[in-house]
Amino acid sequence: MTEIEITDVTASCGTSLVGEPLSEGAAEELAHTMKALADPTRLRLLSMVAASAGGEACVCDLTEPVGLSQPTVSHHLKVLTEAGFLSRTKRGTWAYYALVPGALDRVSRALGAA
Amino acid sequence: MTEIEITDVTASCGTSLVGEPLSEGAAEELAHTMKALADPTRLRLLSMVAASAGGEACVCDLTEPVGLSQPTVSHHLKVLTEAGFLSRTKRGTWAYYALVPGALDRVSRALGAA
DNA sequence: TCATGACATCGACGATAGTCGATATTGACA
DNA sequence: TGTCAATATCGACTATCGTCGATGTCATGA
Repeated sequence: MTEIEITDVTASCGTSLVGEPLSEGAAEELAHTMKALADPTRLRLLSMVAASAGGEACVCDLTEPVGLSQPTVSHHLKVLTEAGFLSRTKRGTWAYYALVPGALDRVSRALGAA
Repeated sequence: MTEIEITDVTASCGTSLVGEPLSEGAAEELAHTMKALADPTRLRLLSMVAASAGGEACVCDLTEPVGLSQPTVSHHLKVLTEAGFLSRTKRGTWAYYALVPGALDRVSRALGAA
């Protein structure tokens, strides 16, 4: 296991791009968070989870629509989870992913939105 | 010159992550925009430009603070400019970069912020 | 207990991105 | 015209990322 560092999106709470110059550390954290969103597949997965009935979806529901292999989808969901955008709940054999409330809003605010 | 494609941030206006599932094209565009922000150096450059007197800064002002070579800084500024976050104005030998008003806000809204 | 199905992890590969030094370009000025 | 300074572009190298097939893990159910 290689150092799971959950640079949670909550870490970038309070920092704002347009206020004063970002410190090296704050920039690193925010960039790490943004990197999780800087992939078309992950953006689609995120929106598909958000649009799912009950606000959650399992891997098997997402694999076919995005047209990628199961390991790849599982990898992307892990990235989104470690970045603090998704939560994972295991019920039986299935793993259900759901949006973490407020996670995207925190990024919005970090970008300097009013 | 290799295909300058200015996937301007204005392109992702109107699309929202949390509404309905993102189309493949919309996800690609938004990811391209986010990718420009998913680098610590570029985030620092963006915030430094925003915090500069007069709202603009030249390359020579930014090179030393970020601790990277001039070509590298120039490269990052180009990425930010092509993504629609910065504007470039050349006066004499100097190139002044400034924030494009509303560019960051559009990304905020695309993320689903109210 | 064994087989099956859902998901995670591993190892590898090609593609892309960040960085640099060297060089080209352009404007200012003597 | 020639030199100098600020910036952009080029080519190369390294690191990281997205993707896959193969395999491991674990819960279900016959």
